[in-house]
Amino acid sequence: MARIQKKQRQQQLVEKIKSSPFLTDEELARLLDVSIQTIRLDRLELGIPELRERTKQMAEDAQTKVKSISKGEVVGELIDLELGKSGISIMNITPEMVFERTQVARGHYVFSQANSLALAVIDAPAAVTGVANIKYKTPIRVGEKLVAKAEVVKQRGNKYFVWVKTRNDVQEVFRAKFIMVSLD
Amino acid sequence: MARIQKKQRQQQLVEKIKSSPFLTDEELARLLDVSIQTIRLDRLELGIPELRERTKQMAEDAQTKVKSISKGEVVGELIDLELGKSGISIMNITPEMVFERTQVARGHYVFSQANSLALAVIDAPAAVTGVANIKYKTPIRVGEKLVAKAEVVKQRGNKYFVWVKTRNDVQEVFRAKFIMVSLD
DNA sequence: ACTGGTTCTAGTACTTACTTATAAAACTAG
DNA sequence: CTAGTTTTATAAGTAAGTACTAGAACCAGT
Repeated sequence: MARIQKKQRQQQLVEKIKSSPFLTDEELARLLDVSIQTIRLDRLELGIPELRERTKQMAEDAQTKVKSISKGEVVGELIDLELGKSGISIMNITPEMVFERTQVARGHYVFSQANSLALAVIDAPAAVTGVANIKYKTPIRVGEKLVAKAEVVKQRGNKYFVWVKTRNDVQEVFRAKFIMVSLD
Repeated sequence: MARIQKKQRQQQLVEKIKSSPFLTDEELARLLDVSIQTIRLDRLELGIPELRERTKQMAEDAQTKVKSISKGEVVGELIDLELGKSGISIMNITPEMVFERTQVARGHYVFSQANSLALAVIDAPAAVTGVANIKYKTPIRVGEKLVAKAEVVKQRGNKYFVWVKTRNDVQEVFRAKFIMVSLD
């Protein structure tokens, strides 16, 4: 009986901490109706760190996450660039980028990769997107690696005409024509 | 002299904590070459909470942020929706959405708002973007509030033709035509 | 040169949320 | 009923503080 009790309690402990990670041992003890020492023993056995460590961990994780998002001036990884001519970028479709239900990538991620590549490839200090013509050819799934190739096909005044073609391993999945406008 | 010293030091303190928020008072004292008590006095004056509070705050913020991001199947806030007909969404341009240098919004955020609204408005269980025709009319700056209106103009088989027009307070800033394709 | 006010440093007592260790109590099972 | 497991209790120690008091340094003006 006691053996089951213990397993059950530890299970509950794990769940409680997962659902609300800011509980102290004292609060947990009250919730599970055991002594603080039991909680501490359980934490030790289960390898769950103390409240402060948990909190710190979460804060640190958050920091690195925020950084990697705000770093994203360019969506995707730029692997080749000839300013004013062409460029290539790679992006992996991660689980955050897809619709939960269908596991198909949201269109704007693919667009974002192409758009920021188009922006990177033109030789101008500051520019905005003016016009875009876009075609999605096939649905894109989680785990796929997209390679986008951009080419500057024409330049007239402050307008740059850029074509971007995106492939997965198998075929072309997306293509776009951008007109980028450089600012003064 | 001493008065300037103090102001300067407190300035430095604020910056140090901002850039690496996991410093203890002791470490800060060493870095700024004053006693721990001075650091504590400064923190008190500046209303900066202790390390543990800061850590906790960050962890809590992160929790709610993760939630609100994962909620974001729709970019922008959906404020009106008539399935199969029309929809309206609002999005505020925050500092994370603009280029640091020019303070102009990155095109893909505006696209994302329009694209996810187009997706929301069509009456289909699952769909992807097929084609998009996009025009950015003016640069968009930080702080602006964008109102996007979508309208389903035609439906043929599993293809939906959706027009989206986005305005700020003053004028139309963006317009797009989407062909959305519903999946079986 | 002395005095007064600001700024900085030092020291003590107390707090929270623990850890480590040791021991006793309670339960439970053969 | 006794041995083993599980739980609780007690004590001492830790990190990173708060709150408070008091003294030292400095510097500025008269």
